Amino acid sequence: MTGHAHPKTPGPGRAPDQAPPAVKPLRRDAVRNHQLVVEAAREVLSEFGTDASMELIASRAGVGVGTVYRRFPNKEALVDEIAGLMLRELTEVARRSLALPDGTGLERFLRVLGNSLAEHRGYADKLVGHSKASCVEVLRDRIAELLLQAQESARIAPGVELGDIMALIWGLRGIVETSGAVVPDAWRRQLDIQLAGLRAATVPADSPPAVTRAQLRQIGTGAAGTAGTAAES
Amino acid sequence: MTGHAHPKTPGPGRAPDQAPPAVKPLRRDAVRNHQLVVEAAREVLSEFGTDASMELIASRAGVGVGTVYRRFPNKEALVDEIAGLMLRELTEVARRSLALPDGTGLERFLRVLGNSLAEHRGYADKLVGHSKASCVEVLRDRIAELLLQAQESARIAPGVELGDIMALIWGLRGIVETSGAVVPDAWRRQLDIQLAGLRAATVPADSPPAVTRAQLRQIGTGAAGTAGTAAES
DNA sequence: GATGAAACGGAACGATCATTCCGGAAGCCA
DNA sequence: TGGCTTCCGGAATGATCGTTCCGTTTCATC
Repeated sequence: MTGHAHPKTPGPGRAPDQAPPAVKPLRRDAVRNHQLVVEAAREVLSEFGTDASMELIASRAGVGVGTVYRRFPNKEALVDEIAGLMLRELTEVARRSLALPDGTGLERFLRVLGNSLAEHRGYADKLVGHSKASCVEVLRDRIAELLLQAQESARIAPGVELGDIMALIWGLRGIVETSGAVVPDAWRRQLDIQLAGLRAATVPADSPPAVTRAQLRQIGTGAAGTAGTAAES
Repeated sequence: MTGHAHPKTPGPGRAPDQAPPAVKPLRRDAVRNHQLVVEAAREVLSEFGTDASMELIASRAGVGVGTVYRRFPNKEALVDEIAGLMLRELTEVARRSLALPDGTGLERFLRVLGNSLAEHRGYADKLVGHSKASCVEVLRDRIAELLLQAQESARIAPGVELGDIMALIWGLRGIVETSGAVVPDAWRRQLDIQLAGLRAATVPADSPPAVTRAQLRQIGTGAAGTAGTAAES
């Protein structure tokens, strides 16, 4: 179903030639358990964060730890898979939002994103720095498009850059992380306020420049580099 | 120096009567080591977060682990002490900011706060939920005063509430946590943008209400309650 | 149904830490 | 300086957790 782990789970129907690797299809129980593990991991990680033990995830799935490790080489890979799920969902949401009229796509996307952050609060920080950097890049590009649309429709002021939207998102995550257990919806009002602000307000002239795309890429690479290199838009 | 651990470190001069508990003053080497431990803990926790081991802190202080445990009952207490230090500094900054003219105190405070969050990124999340709830409360009150001043000087729109400023702060922390290693100053631009937004923008009418004081108290109590009780300003 | 391959479960292993303990060193007071 | 107290260092302890291993079970195929 998710298709990211070691042995691929090929769709039932595929031309009987194709890929040289020719991985055998998983046994029926194996697919079922894989599914169960992914679902359990999603729940557990959402609720307890990435500190939750593998045993907890396994037991929630009604499965032994060994079974989890048969499908995922280690905990990091499992978490990465779950984060990847969220990433794909968000990318899809962004794609659909691009079709919304009047440049409202960005707002719509950010609202869905907020919900998602709140729901998956436990591992939301694993989105940035996901192993598939290209997926993150795609999402970024979509957000950049949404921003452009919003600016063309005058729903966001001209001076605002992609880095600002990303920072807004990081901020939403911070809000959710701090207040999520008590006021799960606190982020909504904050998002409303910020969107209202971004529509009219001009970025103060003496502010530092926005985070560049290069820096965005660097974040999540784990690189703690202090040197910004190239100048970008 | 810090006066929060098990045996108090009384200031050198005190009236030779006073408190019944009559704690003996610490030995000279003990005070020195206490100091070293606190400094080391601050550095290490800032850099590596609260996952840093006690051994690392001890060795950074040039001291054995046992020595750390003589002054602090456990790791939590040590972290709490360090967070308390930051809390007191911020409270002092807020107090002084109250004296600034034209309602600029809040902005000033938030800027200093941002610096502090960035510098102590590793344990900034331990501010909320500090053991001394009253200290947190005091800081909140100061911030509320600063907000009031700012609103009287028309530097912040009327509809903005304390909960909004707190959420802004949680957001700043989120930004710092995500981007801090690569772009330590990313929070500045975001703060500028948000302040500009808060000055003019009105809170959208259909937004959920701001986080209440009761909820603010609840956050950090570790209570994951979903029920909001009383209605407040 | 029989048989070989794949998958399962969960006990066992090893590493990492927080925390404890105690023999020895260092301050304090007379 | 001597004696007593406090403190120090760091090895040892115990718990948690990620990961591995292997005897057993379940599936797919014939």
